[in-house]
Amino acid sequence: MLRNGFALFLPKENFMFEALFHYFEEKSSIQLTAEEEQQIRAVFKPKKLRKRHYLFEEGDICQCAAFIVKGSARMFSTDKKGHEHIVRFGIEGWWMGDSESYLLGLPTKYTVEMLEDSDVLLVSNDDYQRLLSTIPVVAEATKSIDKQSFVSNQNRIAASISMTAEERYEDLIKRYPTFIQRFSQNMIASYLGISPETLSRIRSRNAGH
Amino acid sequence: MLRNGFALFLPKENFMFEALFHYFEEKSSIQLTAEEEQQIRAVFKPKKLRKRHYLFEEGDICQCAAFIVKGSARMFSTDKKGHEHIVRFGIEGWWMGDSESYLLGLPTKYTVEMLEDSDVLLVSNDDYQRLLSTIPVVAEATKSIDKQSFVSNQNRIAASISMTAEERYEDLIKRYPTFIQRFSQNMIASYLGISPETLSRIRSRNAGH
DNA sequence: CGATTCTTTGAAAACAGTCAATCTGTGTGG
DNA sequence: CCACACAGATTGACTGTTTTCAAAGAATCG
Repeated sequence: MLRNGFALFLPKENFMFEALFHYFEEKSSIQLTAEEEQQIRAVFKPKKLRKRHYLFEEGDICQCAAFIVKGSARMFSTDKKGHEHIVRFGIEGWWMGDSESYLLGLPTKYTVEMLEDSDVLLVSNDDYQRLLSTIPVVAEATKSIDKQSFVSNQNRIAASISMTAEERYEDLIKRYPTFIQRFSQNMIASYLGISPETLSRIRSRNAGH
Repeated sequence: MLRNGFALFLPKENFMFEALFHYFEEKSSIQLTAEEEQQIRAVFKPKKLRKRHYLFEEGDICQCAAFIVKGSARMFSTDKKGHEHIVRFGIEGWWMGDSESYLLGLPTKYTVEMLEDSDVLLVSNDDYQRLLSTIPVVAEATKSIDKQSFVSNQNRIAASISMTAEERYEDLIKRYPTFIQRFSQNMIASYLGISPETLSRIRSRNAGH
């Protein structure tokens, strides 16, 4: 059962769209019509990105957001001393982009690097705004995503001022257990705002429990 | 020039609503109609809160958000050791509330304490959702507020993992210069996630420049 | 297998936290 | 108007934690 004629010519990309449709329907609890699916296909551009490649780089003005169908990425800033600090990770079913840059038209302070060979769907901010105002599923899903990300940002801020490095690490394990298997300790340390050595010592200290 | 008949009977509260209308119009760049103003008046409840009084307390399930017309507040969490950590401040034209609690119906982890005698306008989440779907000005203003708060949360997270205490303090002075005059150093330190002594030493170190 | 990257460990230095004492400014009541 | 109390800010000495630098030990990949 194919959802439309294009699938005959683009079987691989079709599988990517299916992931996106499923995502929108799950987040909104509403079904997409064939017509709506077509509108979405028209604006999302499938792209394969190899490990270590950049989605965008510090200084770019981001016009696009990327939906990760497969793979993972890190978004980081680089300070004056050249040290990188991971602001957030992205995995399947997550979005990567810098809203500050594409909402305000400013050059981004961040770089997004793929951590595995990945499949993403790119969409421009303008196109997404149009979908949002015409497709209720997209509007609902977006509301739900915005809520979630607001809450998780709020919690991350609270964690950063009220918890020790050790507590933040425990908290991360609880919230995102897959991160620990999937990302190197260097990356986890960078995400927590501590040095890799400190993270290593926290882990060995807590090995007994 | 009075905007409607109620003003004759509620001169003080009217002034509070004027502040709210002005705020919505400024954030959305659209004018409110008399009809819309009436709908807004119907759901926002003016309230005076004295210094040191609580808007809500840890454990409450927040049904309301508060728009600050005059005064200021701090929102803080209390850790296991009984130490308070300020998550955010509120001043005139800002909102106070815990979205996590009122969006998800969970008891809040935060307490909001007024730092001065204050005038606020309370609105329930349900009422606000209704305004949002019927009044374009409110919808636009809310979008713009959400954007801004998303960006500022993002920046705060980046600051907390990539900057030293000293840099975070400099950053705060740049972003919110009024905070330094308005809030005690104990509070600023709590907001930055450092001890009051450390903040005092940072300040004296930097007094030369 | 060699090369590279990631992790662990050690020791010293830098940094922030705690506790206690002092200093400053404010406002109150005598 | 002064004395006092109180809260906030500063300073010093000490403690504990984290960073840094360096080196050695795993793990991974071509």
